Amino acid sequence: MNSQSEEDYLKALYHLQMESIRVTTNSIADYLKMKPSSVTDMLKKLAEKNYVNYQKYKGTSLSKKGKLVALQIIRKHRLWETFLVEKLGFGWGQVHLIAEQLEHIKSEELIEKLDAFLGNPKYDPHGDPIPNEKGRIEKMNQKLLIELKQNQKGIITGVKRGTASLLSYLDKENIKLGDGVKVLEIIEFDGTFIVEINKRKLTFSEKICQNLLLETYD
Amino acid sequence: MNSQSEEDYLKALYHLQMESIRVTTNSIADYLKMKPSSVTDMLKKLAEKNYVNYQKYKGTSLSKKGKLVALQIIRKHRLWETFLVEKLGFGWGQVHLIAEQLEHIKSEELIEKLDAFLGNPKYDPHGDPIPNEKGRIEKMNQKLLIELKQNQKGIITGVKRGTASLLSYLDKENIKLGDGVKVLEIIEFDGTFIVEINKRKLTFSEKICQNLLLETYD
DNA sequence: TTTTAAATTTAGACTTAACTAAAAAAATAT
DNA sequence: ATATTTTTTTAGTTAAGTCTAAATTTAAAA
Repeated sequence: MNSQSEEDYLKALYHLQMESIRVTTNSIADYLKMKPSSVTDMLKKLAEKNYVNYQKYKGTSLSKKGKLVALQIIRKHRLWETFLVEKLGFGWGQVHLIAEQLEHIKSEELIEKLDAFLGNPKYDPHGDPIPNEKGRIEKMNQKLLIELKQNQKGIITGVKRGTASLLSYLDKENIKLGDGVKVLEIIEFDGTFIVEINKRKLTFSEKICQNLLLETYD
Repeated sequence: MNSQSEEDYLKALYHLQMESIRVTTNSIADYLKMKPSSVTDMLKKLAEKNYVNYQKYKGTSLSKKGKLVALQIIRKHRLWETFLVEKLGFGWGQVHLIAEQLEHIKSEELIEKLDAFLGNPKYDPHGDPIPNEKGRIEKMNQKLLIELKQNQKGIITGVKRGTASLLSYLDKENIKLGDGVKVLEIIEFDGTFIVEINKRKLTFSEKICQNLLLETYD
């Protein structure tokens, strides 16, 4: 069983590896708001447990084993975020800190049941993919609505970061994650989109289209 | 902000105070499976924070402030248990350990939204009352179905401890916590109850009636 | 290439919350 | 009332995870 702190480090490593394969001690310290010396200590411990490949002064990378643990925490984080937004009605911006706590709850069964309860979502409210039990991430074809052409279709997966108000607008319009969208027409003059969602015809401003994330199938 | 450990002690104190007002160091140690010396240390710390009235060798009691914190943790515990059983479909016996973790999640808003999502339940799946935000417990009139007479009514609040299979039976019959029950007839010969639930007429064996908890209004 | 600066690690200290062993106080029994 | 047992506290230790300050290694600049 891993401590909360160990899990935080593994998750940080995973996110930082998106940028570059070898992660520096300082970047981890920045990310977690800790001192580099503390990071060194923990990296040694994680190396001992074979979660990371750590070489003095040379940076660190996740091992296969460590990556799996990281992905399982990310899975939990994103499922809980989905729960908070979809079921409890939280706004986008409010959920991160709470999910940061919930992701450390230990129970495989809990997370599988939560997953089922949420309808096995593939993306969280930010449009980030949710890894499966085995840590596999289905890579998606994610686009902004504005990138679509007439007659193309997509499924709403989220909104761009920092646009909580768009989420509440969608909520007010009774539009949910997972709803299908079809572009009926694009008004050249002002970039407005006429779309169909749930058999309703709606008009979206250019600004909305720039912030609405869709999964597409082209 | 209180640590997980502090919260565990306050909760233990609360439960032990049901038995006797002054709680001994050893009883807390037993309850939490810790050594008495560790308990003494923590009691001093909690006394320092004015959560308990602690006097060397004389036992401990919760202060008003400490009791409020304890009740808020119990509120969280019971709301999460309700969630796990009602929404995720966990069996009665499985939820305690998970709720023990979830009760330490820090977010007032989370718990208020969870409460609303669950329909502001008054009792958890074991029939224990859920304190409100201010720590108030509505004392209930709880009875076993077998104690009711013909034509009396009640609301299902839970089942007796150790009867997980009854819960799954109720589940199968599509009977939920909060459903109303009216005793139509009691068969003298074998103690069977004929009851009405959700406009359906059902027959309950004596054994079921001995384990089904109801809130009554007499 | 040598010097300087930045990044990283080491060494030692602190805090929290546990522990063991021994001392002190309270309760019980003779 | 004294001796014995039980309960509780004190004192000192440990482990995890953080920190600061100093030393070391690597990278960058002159």
